[in-house]
Amino acid sequence: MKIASEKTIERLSLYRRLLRVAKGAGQMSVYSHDLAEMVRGTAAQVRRDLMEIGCAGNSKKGYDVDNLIDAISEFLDSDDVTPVALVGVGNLGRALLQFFESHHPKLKIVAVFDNDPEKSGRVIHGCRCYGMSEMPVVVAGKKITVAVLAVPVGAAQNAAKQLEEAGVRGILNFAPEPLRVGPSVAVENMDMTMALEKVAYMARQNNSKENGAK
Amino acid sequence: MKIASEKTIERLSLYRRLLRVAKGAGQMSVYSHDLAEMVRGTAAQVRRDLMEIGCAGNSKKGYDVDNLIDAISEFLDSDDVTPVALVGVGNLGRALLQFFESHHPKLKIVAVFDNDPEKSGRVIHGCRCYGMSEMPVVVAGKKITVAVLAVPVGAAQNAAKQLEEAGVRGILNFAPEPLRVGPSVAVENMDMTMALEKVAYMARQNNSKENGAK
DNA sequence: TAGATTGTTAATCGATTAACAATC
DNA sequence: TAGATTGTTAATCGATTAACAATC
Repeated sequence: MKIASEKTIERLSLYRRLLRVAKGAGQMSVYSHDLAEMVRGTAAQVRRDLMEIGCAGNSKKGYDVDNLIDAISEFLDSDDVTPVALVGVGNLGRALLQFFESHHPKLKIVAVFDNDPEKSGRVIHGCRCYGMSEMPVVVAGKKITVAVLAVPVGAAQNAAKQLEEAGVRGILNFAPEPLRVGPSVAVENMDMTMALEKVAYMARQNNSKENGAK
Repeated sequence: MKIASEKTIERLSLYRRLLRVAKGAGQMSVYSHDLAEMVRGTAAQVRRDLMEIGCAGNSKKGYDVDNLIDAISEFLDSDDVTPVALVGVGNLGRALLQFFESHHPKLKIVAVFDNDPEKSGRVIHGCRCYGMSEMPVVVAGKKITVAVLAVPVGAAQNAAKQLEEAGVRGILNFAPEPLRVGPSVAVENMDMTMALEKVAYMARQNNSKENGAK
C-alpha cells in the first residue's frame, strides 16, 4: 500500500466528491483544472496527485471519471465497511451521529459510548449506546479501529487513553484539548474554537485592509 | 497590525488555551517546551512564534503567563466582542450554537439565520432566528463580519454569496462543499467527512504497519 | 560559576510553482 | 497540423530543524 502525504490524502478525498457530482451529471471525463478548482489549487498539482495513485490522463479528453473514482476509492477506502465508534453523546455527538449517518457508505458508526449511565442501553439514531466500561469488549467485538471523540473538555484525554487501549488506531477529536496518545494512534483535531478564532482574525485583517485601501 | 502566518495564528490560539489552564493552576511562568507540547511542536518554534508578537522570555524563568496571555489576546482578539452569525439551524447548527455559547467570551453568536420559515422569529438558545431574506439588514445592523455556515450540502454556496454581499468577511464552513467567494472573504473549512476519511486511512496505515512489524 | 533556557543564524526539508517537452 | 492538455523536470518558496551564542 502506498503512502501519500496528508495533504494529498485530503485532496484525493475532495477530488472524489467532485467526481461523484460530475458522474451524477453524466460527465464521462474531467480535466485537471476542473479538479483544481475543488481544492483551490493548480492543475499541475492535481496531475501530480493523480499520478501518485497511478492514474494517467489523456491529453485530449483528460481523466476518465469512473476510472478516477475507482482508483481514489481503492486508495482511500478499506475493502469492507470501516466500523467507527462515537464517544460522547451530547448535542454535538448526536449531530455528528446524524451527519455521518448519511455522508459515507464506507464509514459507519456502529457503537456509541457515553459516561452518563442513563444513556447506557438506549438506542440513539439507530446506534446502541454503551457505558465507557464496556468499551474494550465492544471495540474488540466489532473490530473498531476508528473513533470520533465528542466529549466535553477535560474528559477527552481519558477517553482517548481508553480508546487506545481498546485497540483504536485513529481518532477524530472535536474536544479543544490536545491528546497524548502513542505513535500508533493517528489523531486529527477538529478544533472549532481555534478555527473560529482564526476566521475572526482573518476577517478583521480583510476588513482593515479594505478600509485602509479606501 | 502585524500579520503572522496562518500556522502561527493557530498555534497562538492553542498556546493561550494552555496558558489559561496554567494561570488557573496558579502558575506564574512557563517554559517554551511546556507550550511546545500543546502543539506537538518544538520549543524553538514556540519561541519564534512568541517573538513574532513581541514577547521576550527570561532565560531563568521562561515566559510570564499573564504577559503572554495579554500579548496573544491583543494580537488575536478585537477590542470589542466580535458579533458572529450562524447560518443553518439543523442539528449541527444547534450543537454549534450551544458549543460556542460557552467557549469564547470575545466571539458571540448574535444572530441565527435559516431558510425554514417556521424557525423565523423563534428564539433558539437565546438567539433570535431570522429568515435568509433579512440577512442584509440584520448583518449590517449588528455589524456582523464573521459567520458560521452549517447548512446542508447544496445550500452552502448560495448562503456564502448572500453572506459576502451582506458584508461578512470571514466564514467558518461546515458544509462539505467548496465556497466560491471573493478575495476579501476568508474561508476556513471544517470538512468533517474529509477529516474522518483521512483518519480512517491513517488508522489503517497504522494497523497494517503494526501487523507488518510483528 | 554551572546549567538550563532564551535568542539568532544557517542548513535542511518538503511542497509548491513555473517552465517546457510529449501527447492525443 | 494546430491547440489544448498531460507528464516531467528544474526553480522557488516557506517553514521547520539544527546548531550555537547570549543570558539569567
